Amino acid sequence: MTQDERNQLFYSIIRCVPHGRVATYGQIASLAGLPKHARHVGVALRKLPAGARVPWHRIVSSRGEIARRAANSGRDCESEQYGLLLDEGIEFDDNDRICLERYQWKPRGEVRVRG
DNA sequence: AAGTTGACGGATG
DNA sequence: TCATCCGCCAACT
Repeated sequence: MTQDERNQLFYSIIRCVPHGRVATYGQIASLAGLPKHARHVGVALRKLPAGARVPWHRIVSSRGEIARRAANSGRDCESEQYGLLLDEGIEFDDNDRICLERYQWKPRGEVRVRG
């Protein structure tokens, strides 16, 4: 499996995360059949071309925090992700964290891949 | 070829 | 709950 194939796999799963819900890096990796590859989900998102139809902002850490290092990829993703999630009706607590119990995506049945 | 790095995660104190 | 420390693994140096 090439790096690009792996990235596409992650992207196709991330595209399944519905509006108003979030998923964690580790969750996406597991759904892809690649547990313990949470970091590579981040790698894939870092390489995501601007304008791709992938809801990258719905991916948060296992603690419900949004990524800060995303600023490395050129633009200020931290505030951008924050705003996009707010637009979807997702609320943050006083520590800028998302309540995963409430907003984490729980896929029903098989996740359709390569759609 | 070997060491470093990273949009991470879980265990531990 | 927060801080730290490891485990992880492929891309990059």
